[in-house]
Amino acid sequence: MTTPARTSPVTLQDVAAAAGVSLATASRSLNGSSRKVNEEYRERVAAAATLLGYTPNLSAQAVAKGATSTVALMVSDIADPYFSSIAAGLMRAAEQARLIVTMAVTDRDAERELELVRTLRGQRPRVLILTGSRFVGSELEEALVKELRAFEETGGRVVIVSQAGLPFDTVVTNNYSGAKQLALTLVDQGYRSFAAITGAPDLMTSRDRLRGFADGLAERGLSIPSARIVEAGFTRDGGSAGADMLLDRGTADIELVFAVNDVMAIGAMSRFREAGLSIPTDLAMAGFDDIATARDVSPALTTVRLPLEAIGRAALEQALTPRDGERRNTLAVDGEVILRGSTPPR
Amino acid sequence: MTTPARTSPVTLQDVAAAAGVSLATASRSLNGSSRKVNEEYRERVAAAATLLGYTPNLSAQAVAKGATSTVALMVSDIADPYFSSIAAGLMRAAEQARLIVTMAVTDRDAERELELVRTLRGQRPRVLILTGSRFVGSELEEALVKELRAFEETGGRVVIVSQAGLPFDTVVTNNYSGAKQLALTLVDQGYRSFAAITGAPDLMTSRDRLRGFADGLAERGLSIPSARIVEAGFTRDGGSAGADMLLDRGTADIELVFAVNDVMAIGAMSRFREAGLSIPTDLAMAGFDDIATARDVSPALTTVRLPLEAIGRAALEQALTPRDGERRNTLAVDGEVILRGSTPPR
DNA sequence: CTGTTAGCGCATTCAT
DNA sequence: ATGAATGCGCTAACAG
Repeated sequence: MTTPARTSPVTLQDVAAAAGVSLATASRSLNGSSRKVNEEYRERVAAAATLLGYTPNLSAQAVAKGATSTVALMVSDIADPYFSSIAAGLMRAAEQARLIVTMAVTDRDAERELELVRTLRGQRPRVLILTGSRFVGSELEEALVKELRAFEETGGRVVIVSQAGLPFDTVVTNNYSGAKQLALTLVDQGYRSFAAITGAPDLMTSRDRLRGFADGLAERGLSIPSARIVEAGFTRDGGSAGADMLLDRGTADIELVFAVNDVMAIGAMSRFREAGLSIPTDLAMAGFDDIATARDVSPALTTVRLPLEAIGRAALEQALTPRDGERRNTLAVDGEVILRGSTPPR
Repeated sequence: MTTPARTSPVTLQDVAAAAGVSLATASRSLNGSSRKVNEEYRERVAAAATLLGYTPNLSAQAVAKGATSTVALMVSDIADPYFSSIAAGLMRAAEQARLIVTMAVTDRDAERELELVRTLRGQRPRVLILTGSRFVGSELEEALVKELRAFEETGGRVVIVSQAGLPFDTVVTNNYSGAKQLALTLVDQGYRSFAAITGAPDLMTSRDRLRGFADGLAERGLSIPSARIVEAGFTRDGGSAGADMLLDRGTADIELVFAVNDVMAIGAMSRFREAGLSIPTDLAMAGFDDIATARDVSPALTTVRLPLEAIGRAALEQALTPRDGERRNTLAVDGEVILRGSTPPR
């Protein structure tokens, strides 16, 4: 068990020595601001740097400058297309801003989320972005807010994505109005009898969407019988489980099932199909989010399109916009109803 | 445009002062190794730390220790379920190892990839993980290898995921044998006439899968006419474009289309369907990877299952395993053929 | 414009 | 076991 040869990393000092200049000149030449360095020195330093394969030690730069160039991103689950799309948009924006992204997964666990914020704060990121709907009324929320406040007070920026109500800059989606619009559109399509698969009742996103949908129906004098509203996990398997419950209670009188997000809708579709039902003939389906898969299932899924990548981008942009005093910014992005094969006119 | 109140972060110094102990004691007590500190001091320091809301400055720790606790991950596209699943597994493993993950997206651009490696090296991560098949014979490959070598020589670990042939620790999937097995199985199902949608010819993964599939057919005395092998992007839209080409050339004699990955297969299915073809009646389809969506499209997609999350986990585990001299480790994981509705017996 | 010097926050010697 | 002092790699005054 030999140890491979191991050199220590090339430092700025090494570069300076090789170029025959001082540390400061090397620093200014390589990483410092605009040209305040003699062209000849510049070249010599640059040459030495590439020759030696120098890479600035970001940690050292961070301590010296008292600021990093990283943005920390927390998501519920990166394998979920909702989050991975937001992350993709965010990372693209981060790249343009020459920011490095560090990412952590909360697994939808409030406790873990708090812990992660603490850890990530240690990075002294410029920006901390939390995405994923949190649970309303969690006792841990207070601690979380306190932690985030402390982070802000030391010059950090925090942005909350897709959860309103927290005292920070926010990017939210208009879940209520999107779902309402969806309901209205579906009624226009001729649907009259509905069921819904929702997430946990304390999940804000889920609640808003259900409420919006119900209110949309109400505007047309319709409603969802409470026996036809089932709760399940906010995931694909949750959707499948929700479909199961509906199946148990009988789906004969249901024309359309609204799932509060696309992954749930897709899980439900699979389950319904397994049970021998045909979509949309026996049952129409609608979701929310417009993840990429929504157009690839068949029939393609009617949903409310959210510009996921744009949301990620917007979150970072908001974080990079100078704050105006104590003012909190809220960006609300609208969804757009996309009618597809899963809800043919009826 | 006022500036919000802004405190500077709490330092170890502050904690030490508040606890009435020296910097060294505070350091040992909070972050140092085992218990070499008086219990009373320990408590006082801990109390002061939580009271002040102290978070160790990771950058400072990194410069002082000369080592970080981060792992850098590079993926082609985080919105692609293939990568996001690997990332999910990796991040879970990283969490257990108390490692922070920083992530960057190459967008399948070799130049950008090289640039990113340089940037990320600046972080001095413990581990650098590259995932996403690279192009064979790229001129930039030499530079990339050199950069990665230099990183290793300074004590870093590099792991390449899903590309063989690079002189580093590697986690690969047995693309060739998986595809071959798939072909064999499909012939057993009664299929005789095939077409294929592949990625760019210099994309190793794509090549291996096509070769494996063709060799599998050859073992049964079959082959894919070259006119029925189309090249397209390695993405969902690429699959759709590939389907288009096939449609142009006529699909009447084709029984089954093999796409070299699931996202392409799914894109192709959508396109075929738009063109009025019915899957699997008019055309059967098979993919590769077994992304989550594969079982949710309908008909569900026959494919070769790759344990994506496990691969991510394995990559980190490999990186954390002490190296034995100059020896390179290669872990090859097998795929498993999953027959589903898109390829009924015929 | 350049070089010298003093920190940045922390871990870790070295004495005590 | 504890504290004082040194240094990690780098930037930012500070002088020249």
